[in-house]
Amino acid sequence: MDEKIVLIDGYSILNRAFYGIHAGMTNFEGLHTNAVYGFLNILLKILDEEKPDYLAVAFDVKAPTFRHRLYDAYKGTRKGMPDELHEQVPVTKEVLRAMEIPTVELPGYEADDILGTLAARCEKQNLAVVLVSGDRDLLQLASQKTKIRIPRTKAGTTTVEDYYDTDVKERLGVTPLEFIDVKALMGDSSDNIPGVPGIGEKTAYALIQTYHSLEAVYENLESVKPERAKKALMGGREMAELSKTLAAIDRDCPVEFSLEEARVGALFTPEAYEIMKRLELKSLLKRFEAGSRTTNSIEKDFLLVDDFSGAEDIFARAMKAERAGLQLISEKGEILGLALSFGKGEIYFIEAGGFLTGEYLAGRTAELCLRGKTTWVLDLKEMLPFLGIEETEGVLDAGVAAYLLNPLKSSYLYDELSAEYLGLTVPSRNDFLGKHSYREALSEKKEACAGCFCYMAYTAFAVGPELMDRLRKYGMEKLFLEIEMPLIYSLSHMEKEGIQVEREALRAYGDTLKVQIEKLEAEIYELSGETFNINSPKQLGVILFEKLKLPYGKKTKTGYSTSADILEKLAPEQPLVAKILEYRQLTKLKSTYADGLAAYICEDGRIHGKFNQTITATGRLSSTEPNLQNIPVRMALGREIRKVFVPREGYVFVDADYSQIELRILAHMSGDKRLIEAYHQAQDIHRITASQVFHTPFEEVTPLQRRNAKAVNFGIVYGISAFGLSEDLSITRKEALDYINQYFETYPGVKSFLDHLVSSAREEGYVSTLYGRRRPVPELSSSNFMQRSFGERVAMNSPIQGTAADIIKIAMVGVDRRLRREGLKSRLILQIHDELLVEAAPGETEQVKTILQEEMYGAASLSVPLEIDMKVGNSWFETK
DNA sequence: TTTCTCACG
DNA sequence: ACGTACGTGAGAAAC
Repeated sequence: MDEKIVLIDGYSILNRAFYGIHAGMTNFEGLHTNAVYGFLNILLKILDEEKPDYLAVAFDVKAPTFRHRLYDAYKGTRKGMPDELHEQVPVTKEVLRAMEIPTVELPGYEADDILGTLAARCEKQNLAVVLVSGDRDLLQLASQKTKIRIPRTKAGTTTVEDYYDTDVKERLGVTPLEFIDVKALMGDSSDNIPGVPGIGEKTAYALIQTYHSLEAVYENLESVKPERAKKALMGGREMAELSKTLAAIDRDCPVEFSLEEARVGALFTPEAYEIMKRLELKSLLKRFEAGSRTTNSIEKDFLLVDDFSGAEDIFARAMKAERAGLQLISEKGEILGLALSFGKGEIYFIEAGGFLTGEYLAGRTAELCLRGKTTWVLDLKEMLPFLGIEETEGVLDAGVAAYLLNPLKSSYLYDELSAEYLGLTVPSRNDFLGKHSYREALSEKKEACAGCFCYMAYTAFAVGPELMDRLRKYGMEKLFLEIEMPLIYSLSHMEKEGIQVEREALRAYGDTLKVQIEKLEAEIYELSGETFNINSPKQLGVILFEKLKLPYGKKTKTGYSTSADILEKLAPEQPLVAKILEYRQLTKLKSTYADGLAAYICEDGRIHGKFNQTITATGRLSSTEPNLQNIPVRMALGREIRKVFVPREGYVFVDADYSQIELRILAHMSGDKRLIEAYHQAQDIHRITASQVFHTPFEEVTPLQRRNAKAVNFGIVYGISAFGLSEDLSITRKEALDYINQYFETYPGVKSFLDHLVSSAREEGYVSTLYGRRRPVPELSSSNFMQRSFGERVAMNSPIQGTAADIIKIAMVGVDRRLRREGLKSRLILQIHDELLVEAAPGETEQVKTILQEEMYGAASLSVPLEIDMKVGNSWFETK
């Protein structure tokens, strides 16, 4: 068996990786890492598949090549590299150095030439050659012994296209050498190789397939067809010959290369491991850890406890600790143990079992929490159902604290907290337990389990002061201690309370839908002349836009868009489309709401959804399992479903929502005199906006003017763009821009406020709410127009949306506390961003209304009043 | 697992 | 030229 060498085109793979799926990823120091990460993923994949004996990476040098001397406009492979990519080049080389993989460079030549030359030399020495590159230029080098591999990332996974010479011939219809001539004819816009003007891809391939070389094409120019191509070729001969020189890879450049140095060695060295840690490339750490298998010294102090007296002793000492970290470990409502730490040498997992019952552990945990000292936990809301404690000073949630410090993370697990705030890389839950449940893992791999849980305890214990320091430094201590921490208890109460849902009525609603859906289904098949899966956008697209040749509005990545806004434009004239829209609506209601919600009704006849506090980028809550924040209300048929959400026997719902809270916040935060005054005057905010922006007396504002003003108001809150507004109102961008300009002329304070948000976000890297909540906006420093524009809109929207979130959180805590402290039986049960739903006990309605009014109104003191709309009803339908 | 679509504020 | 309004979660289909 011949030995094998893998040669990689460094920049082209970096480029591929940079523009791939991980755009924007950075480590904690703000260093962009997505390209390095993608590069290493591809490298590892190739190594796994090829198992080469030799390995090297070629890079271009920033110097003119012979191609630049031949042709001024030549761009080559290093054109316009964005800063975020550029900064990753030295890092990548550092990793390669640490892995003892040689990099090869040669001034005056491109990586392609180096690869071509090395491939030629290696072939001579009877090595099998594998060339890895992101672009197809290298295909001219394919041979029997040289395989070209082109990685492509689609749908998150990287697949590699492989080409030997026969594959090139098969798939492109030309040989590798002929490929050069094709390129000479058609040119290459990315390298700025000119080609022959007037000859495109199709013609170029056809010509070379017929004549096999550029020279032959010109020798037989007379017989070339079509006439258009002949004409083009006549005028472009010089260009074609120049292009061929530019496109041809130099296979004999004077590059120095030692095969022995390229021999694959350890690769996963301790140095490389350290770099992975620094870059926070977590998913790669495991691969690299082989080279530096050092367990953290902390692990030697981990102790698994399963005897009663041992546990008692630990609890006794923990009660005296100034600071403890803990997490009650539970699964499916059952306590499996307690992770507890109160010092570097005091790290325990106390397993439930025998005399150490769940209740006992929960009781002791509650005592610890109430001991009057500091207790950090990883997830308090998860623990509260077992603890039976009320709001307790000194009990602090590390996950929520970390969320405030950076709300953009997707999770706040102990290993991430440890890496970010302690600089300590520890194995994750997945590393310890894989996909096993806690219960399974406890019986099958107890050691790993104890390790995982002890890390939780220690992390909770150790990150606390660090989190608190940073919160203080960033001015978020109050936000954390006075809003977010108390809110945990309110959310826990809401989850425990749940909301009653009439199972039978819900089933009946679903049955009605089913009948209607089946009827529609038949009609749709009838009208379209065949049966197909109406739920499949792909199949539906084929029916509508190919079979029926309806005009398609836009395309998605994978095909025609069949979204409602497209179909609605076709519906008036197409009964089929109208029926499909109706079908969509009905199936949505059935699957997500009728059937979906039914699955969550518990034995107590109530749905206990979760309210998540650490998900959104802006500070809002989110609702899952099920989502109770997106129950239909806009359409009549969907709204019906709210009839099944009912209060307990004898109780009523009191529903209160803030009226236009975001616009009021905008008025306050911008300080725009005219807007503030306007909101003091009128109830109808959109109408007064219309009146002022369109210079029309308030009483004479037309419905259309009001509608337009409303859209502009929404646009302002979303981070205005002419494009977005024009889409929303189906007007031209010019018209939309006119509206926006008129708005800003009317309210110059808003304009300067929004401008200031963007510029300060650019300078500081984050925006803040009225209460100090922060959101980093890394997109603003992107070199990508799209991402940067997104960053600008985020900078405008987040302070507004986030302040609204702050205010309703304050109100929630206030309402929840007062209902309890005033001894009422009424309970807060839902929050829907600007709305609170209370289930009011018999005889308490008036008091509940007062509490809601006072707490919601008093939650913030802005320069415009906070208006609250309130309604009482016997179902969630009636309160709308 | 990702993409599309659609429900809400 | 680029190709979007801000923030979410869930179900079904496609990969």
